[in-house]
Amino acid sequence: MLGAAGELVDRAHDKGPAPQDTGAAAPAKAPVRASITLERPRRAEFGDYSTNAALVLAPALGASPREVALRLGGALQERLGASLDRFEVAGPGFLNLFLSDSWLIAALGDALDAGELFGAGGATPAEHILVEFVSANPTGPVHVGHARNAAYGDALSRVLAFHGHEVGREFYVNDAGSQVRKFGESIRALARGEPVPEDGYQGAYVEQLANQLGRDSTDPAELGRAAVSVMLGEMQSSLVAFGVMGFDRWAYESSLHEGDPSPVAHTLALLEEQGRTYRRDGALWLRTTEFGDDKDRVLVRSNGEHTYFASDIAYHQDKRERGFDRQIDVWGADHHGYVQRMKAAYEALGGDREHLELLIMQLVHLVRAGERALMSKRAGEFVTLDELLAEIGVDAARWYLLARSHDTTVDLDLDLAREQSNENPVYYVQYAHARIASILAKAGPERVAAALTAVAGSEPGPLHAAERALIELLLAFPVEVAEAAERRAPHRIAAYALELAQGFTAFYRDCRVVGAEPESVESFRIALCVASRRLIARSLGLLGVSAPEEM
RNA sequence: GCGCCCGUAGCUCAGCUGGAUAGAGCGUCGGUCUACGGAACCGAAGGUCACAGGUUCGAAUCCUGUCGGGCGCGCCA
Repeated sequence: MLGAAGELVDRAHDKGPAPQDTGAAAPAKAPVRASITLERPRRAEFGDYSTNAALVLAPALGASPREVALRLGGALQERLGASLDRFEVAGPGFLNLFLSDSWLIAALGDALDAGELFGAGGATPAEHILVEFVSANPTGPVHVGHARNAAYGDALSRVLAFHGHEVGREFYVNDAGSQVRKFGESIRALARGEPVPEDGYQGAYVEQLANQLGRDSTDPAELGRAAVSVMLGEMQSSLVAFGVMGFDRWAYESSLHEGDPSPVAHTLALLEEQGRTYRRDGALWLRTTEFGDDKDRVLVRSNGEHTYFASDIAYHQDKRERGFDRQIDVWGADHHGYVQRMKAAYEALGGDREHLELLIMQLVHLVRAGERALMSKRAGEFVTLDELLAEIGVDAARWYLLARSHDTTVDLDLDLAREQSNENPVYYVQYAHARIASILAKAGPERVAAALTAVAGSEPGPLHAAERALIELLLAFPVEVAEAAERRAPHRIAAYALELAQGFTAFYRDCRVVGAEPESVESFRIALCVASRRLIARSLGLLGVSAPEEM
């Protein structure tokens, strides 16, 4: 049906005035087409689906919106026949469609037939996408800021993959540069009972490292490397505990400096060949200003050392050479000033800047006693991922961090989170899942299997309003996934999951499943349970949240 | 000073590639009540969508400005 309506909208539009032969008129079509929507209205009286097509097309067709809506509705009625119960023209010219029960039942049957693949795929074009996320400095534990990044990057990867993209997942390890030495110096100082150097690293974990490694070596660089290795192991286990699906690769910054030519040397050579670099004050610069940056950036310092930027460019070039059409980097808010230069460098290397998406995660603010508290790494003051998990558990933590858009600063009050974790909506969703599992168990596997084969062509009689509402919610799933994927917005899946759980609960309240008479009704409702259960589980799965059978 | 993000109900946040009476969870108040799982359900109170202009048939949504908050502006990583 939706396809039919979409086609009609297209056709109606094509019937409009022929595009003028001016260069300016031709591209006007796209925005018009894009502004036509087919949506599920909030209010039942506005129908099962509603479109603003007539409002958008009226000016081009030279008729009033209501008149256009009437014509469009008539055409749809003719085409859809009994599937469309009726249509109404409302307000300024909305076309509201009321679908028949038989159409909804058939659509549910199709959804069930699609099985676990319902809502999967559909990405056009399907791309080879690399998602780089977390990439926390290995000089400290994973804190809640990283946790948000991890949850987001992980969920986004799952959503993109489900939508049909081929997704690679990487963690970039900053294991080169002065910070590692500084890390080593801090550890050595603590091991010797000396004060930690200025802007060094502090905190209980550093002392622990000092106890663990301090006697092995006196070389700060070596000590730093050993400590990084320990930290990486801990990060990895924290992330695994948090349900972050494995990374396909841990990309080491240090490895970008190895080999002949090293990836960094290779990339610098490319940039030089393109004439994008120059020497000044003894340093090698990249003309990022040619690609929209505020000022040019140093690649090789006058002392001969590469900047972090040089490594990062080489890393992105490496990813491109490995065949990814698109790169998504999930960065912390403190990196937003870095976006322009990275995009500039990417373009300087011949990449399309639109294919490099640098997504900025806004901060997680810690709140104590109603006041914002700062997370200072230097002072070793932060809530770690491990602590968060110990307080509220994986599912509540993931939900808390994923239910919000990535570009909103979120407040995290640990005390409040702990107190309210039992009220976390994630449990409501999980409860609905467990309840369905229980209902289906009561019906028994044979009964469920029989019910599923009976859906197509079944006539359970007039549908209850709650059944209709639930079916429409289930049918919306593919669109929700597509939106979440295209807008890089996994939080929409959380909103959908909650809505679905509420829709199911309303159905459960109003419609008896096991024991419903006649048998065709019971069958249909069992099938509805199966579909609901699958999609709740799928939605939770995309968020990396468990879908328990019982709780 | 410049740049990016944000400002929606008491709290935490959706909605923001423009649509019809702005939503959810929590909290508050009042009900339902032994259910195929009550971690439930129903109802109510609660909003000048920071403010001011502009574009539009229509603006929480787009544009400009102001105010407020956050984060950045290194030959650091």
